[in-house]
Amino acid sequence: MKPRLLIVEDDAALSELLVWQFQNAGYEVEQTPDGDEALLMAAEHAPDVIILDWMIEQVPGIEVCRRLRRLPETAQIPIIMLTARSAEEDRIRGLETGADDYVTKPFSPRELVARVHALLRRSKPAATGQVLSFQEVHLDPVAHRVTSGGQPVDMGPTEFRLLRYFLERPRRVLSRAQLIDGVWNRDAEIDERTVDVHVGRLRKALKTGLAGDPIRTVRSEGYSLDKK
Amino acid sequence: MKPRLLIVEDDAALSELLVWQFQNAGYEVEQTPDGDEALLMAAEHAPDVIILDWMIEQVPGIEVCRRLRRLPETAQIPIIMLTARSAEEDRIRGLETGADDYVTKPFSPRELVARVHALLRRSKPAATGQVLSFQEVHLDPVAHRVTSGGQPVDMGPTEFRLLRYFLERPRRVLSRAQLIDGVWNRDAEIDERTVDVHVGRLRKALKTGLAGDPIRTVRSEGYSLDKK
DNA sequence: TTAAACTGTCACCACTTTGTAACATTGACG
DNA sequence: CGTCAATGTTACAAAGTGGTGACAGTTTAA
Repeated sequence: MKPRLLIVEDDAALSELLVWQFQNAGYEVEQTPDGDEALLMAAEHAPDVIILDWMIEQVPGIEVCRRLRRLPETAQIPIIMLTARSAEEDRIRGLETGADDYVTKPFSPRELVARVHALLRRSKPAATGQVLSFQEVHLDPVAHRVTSGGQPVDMGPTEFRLLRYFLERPRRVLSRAQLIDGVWNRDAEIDERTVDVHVGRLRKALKTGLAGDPIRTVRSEGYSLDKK
Repeated sequence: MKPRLLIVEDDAALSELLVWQFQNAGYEVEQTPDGDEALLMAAEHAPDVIILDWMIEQVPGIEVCRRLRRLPETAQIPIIMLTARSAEEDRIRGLETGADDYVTKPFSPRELVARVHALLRRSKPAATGQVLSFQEVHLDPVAHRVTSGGQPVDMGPTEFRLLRYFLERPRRVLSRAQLIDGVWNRDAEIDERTVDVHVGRLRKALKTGLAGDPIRTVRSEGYSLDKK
């Protein structure tokens, strides 16, 4: 999904240039020259980053920044301030007010894109850790979630551990003994046939929104996570 | 708790100035002139922000940056690059490599402090008194207030700390042991089931003016602040 | 000092998950 | 085709797990 950007800038020429630049860079861009409207748009559409001119019609940009920070809906959105002023005092004031970055005119559009990019990288993916995937099956160990073909999937704890074990060793045939060893507690005394039942349950769970069966039975050997 | 900072800079005079500045600003500061040592220190002590000179002895700072990004322990730590070069190409390269911000020498120490502060606000909101939010739930650590779906909400001190802990780690499954560790005093010997009771109380408190339950129970694992 | 609020446990209940067994189906092989 | 071992499937009792109200001891606020 494209990251969304809100540009608040009353210099029409500059605004247009920026819109063009960022659309080219793969962003979905909204823009307005008006501070109050910017507040509404930000609260409504929750952009991923806001680019805000220091001085726009009537309202100083810094005041817009302050208000954005006060609203819970917009308080988390990263803001880049844009300004002709380069006085140190102003820069510090901008940052302290809640701007995340501060770029002085004239600036290179490409650098601005790079800064937005850096900001986005920081604020977005904190949500989840690294995800284990195999084809259409994804398992997030941190959030403890599984999706199969895009659909969220429910399963018991044992099936979850089993799937994780498979995902960590895709395309390998795993014997029932190996699976018991890796998925159950060290000292669990489990009938090998029990593995069959849990594999069955895992299959049923993954079936949701998935064409084929991602688990292959290898007769008299075990199972493996594998395509057909 | 003081935010922790790691300064990697081989100009001794500048380094000392920075250390002094940041200690004055309430940071706990470590410093080293050496790139390899920086990697070790970062992995060991997990600072909240790293300030990194572009060119330090032997290893280019940008290479240190790249390596920091590769290590899972340090990949998430915000980095500010410090440089004498102001060529646009370099700035962009620095940002693309994984730096979060880029400051050109000569710079004002106060501005650098402000930039660090801005980064911190994003990565460690509680340290700067930012309002913590998740969906319709907002917690103001300074005013000690919580709103849920716009409604002000009452809760006990333990539930408040619990919610703050959740809000700082949204979408992660937190075990009862982790929660006890983070929400109660270090040496508290608390029955794990007690967590359930407090989660229950927190849920009841948040229910006010909220559609669904923002806390997800993950059977046999713990809880997480999450949708659905 | 007294009343109200908060805390940590417990017991009980509802519900889920688990391992096994019993039965059904499949596939390799003569 | 028939046989038999391996695997799939279903049912179920037992164990596990979490939600919740009650409660006694403690802390906090008035």
